[in-house]
Amino acid sequence: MSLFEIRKMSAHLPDPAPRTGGPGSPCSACNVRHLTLCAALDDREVADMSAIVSSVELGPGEPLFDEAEPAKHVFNVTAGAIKIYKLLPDGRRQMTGFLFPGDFLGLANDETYAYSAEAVTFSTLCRFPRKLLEPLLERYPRMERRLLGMASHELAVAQEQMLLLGRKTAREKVASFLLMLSRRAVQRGQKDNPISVPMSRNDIGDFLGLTTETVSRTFTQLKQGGAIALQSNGKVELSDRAALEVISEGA
Amino acid sequence: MSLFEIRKMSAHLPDPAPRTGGPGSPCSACNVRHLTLCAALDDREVADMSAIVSSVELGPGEPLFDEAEPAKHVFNVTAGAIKIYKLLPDGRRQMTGFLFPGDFLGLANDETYAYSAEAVTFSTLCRFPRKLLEPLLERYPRMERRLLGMASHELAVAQEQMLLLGRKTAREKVASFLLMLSRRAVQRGQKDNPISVPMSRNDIGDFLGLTTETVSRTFTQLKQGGAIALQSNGKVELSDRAALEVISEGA
DNA sequence: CGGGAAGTTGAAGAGCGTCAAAAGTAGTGG
DNA sequence: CCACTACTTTTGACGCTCTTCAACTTCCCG
Repeated sequence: MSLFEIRKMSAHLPDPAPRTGGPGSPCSACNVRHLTLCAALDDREVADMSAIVSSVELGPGEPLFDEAEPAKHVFNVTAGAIKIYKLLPDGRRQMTGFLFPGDFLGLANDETYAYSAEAVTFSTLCRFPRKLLEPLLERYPRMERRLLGMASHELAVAQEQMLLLGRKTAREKVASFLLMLSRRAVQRGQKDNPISVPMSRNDIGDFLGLTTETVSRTFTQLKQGGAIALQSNGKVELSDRAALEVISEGA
Repeated sequence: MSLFEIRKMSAHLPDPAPRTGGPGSPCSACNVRHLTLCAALDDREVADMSAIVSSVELGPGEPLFDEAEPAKHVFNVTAGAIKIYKLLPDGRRQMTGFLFPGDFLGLANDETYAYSAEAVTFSTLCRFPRKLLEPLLERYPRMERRLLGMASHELAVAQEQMLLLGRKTAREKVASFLLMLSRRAVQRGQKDNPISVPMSRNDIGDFLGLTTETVSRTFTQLKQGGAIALQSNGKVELSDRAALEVISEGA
């Protein structure tokens, strides 16, 4: 039983390009290997993984799977950005996470996905059939142990997000969000300052429990306060990180 | 690395009374064993657990541990109710869960607890030193596997709670909360209808991202609508479960 | 360049929070 | 057994933050 949606530190190679799981060397060239599930494996063991893995590419907005659909695969993000979310019957949406290279997804406590997943930007992922991966987990306890660590980390992140959703103001939420993106960029080996914010205002709103308009107004407000500066192509400069830190914790 | 806060199905024996982890039979008499970590173990293996377990009793409001404190132990609730929460510097509080018999807690991705834990009612727990438990996990992969399943379940629950916190109205939140308590009571072998609500309005508010007053008003409103009835001693009757279901999903 | 989506800004309104006080409940001791 | 206190819950009045609805602007991508 059971695999997850996970996030963890990542590499800093600019270009991913994963190959399909053929006979050659799919995983051995993986540039985010050291941060994901496979970090627990040696080269011989990675070969076992190669045998069952295949590659998926998604354009912006393309769905990966839907909530309640049979959970046949688990995935590892190798490039791009993925959003995962849950919906209410009337269409209200809550993002439960944004996933970047090195992150793991495909939770299936029962036999169906607990959320929907969709590409934010052009993305590539590697895909494992659950039925084939589970025996490997049994064979390599280190891998299962790693999964447990990743799940543990995910739980802590989820609790932090609950604190944000339940108790922070719009201003605090947006500041926290920007700092989180910055920290995660560093984990992936990117610069911490002009950060890339590839998702739309609407997506951000659905992640923070706000509307598009409130997110936009709050960006404007932070900009006018000198805490951030909006660059072109969706980049944001954290002009005053200390101020953001203070705001995010309840100034 | 890594242990968790977990919840899972439970027994229905009315009286817990766990003994301290002495030489006798501490765990063999455990009445929530089949729903927790130890469900994966046979009698001989449980004996190994007995050797390292001890018992904790807490009165209402007594703390178990605080956020950021070194995570020396993991715990299993055997009786009562525990609340876990995170705080902002100015005192705002977000409950991240209510734990009942059979639930597991003691997350430690790094070496400190990610949240604080405190008794709601008089409670008993069994306590394992992490340093001693981890070798056991290594020895009994079934146990680690079970932990992974429990963590997976916890992640799904956390995501459902994010949807509630970010996108539901006060009315929907309270209806969802009551239904959740009812479902979990059934898992523990209790009746589904007059449910016990041992926590204060303030605690409920901090769980749902609302104030005490709003929770109270919403209870009154649901009562006047005929969906629930408030009994004495903190029991709530779900008079119209179907109506609550509809409300909880966005009527 | 032009058209459609995404983002920004404005004005008005609703839902929930805040402040305050009354009513209920529990525990304590005379 | 009742009185006294302290806390929790409920109810009321008001205000503020965020949402809603709408128009305008900017950014892309063909």
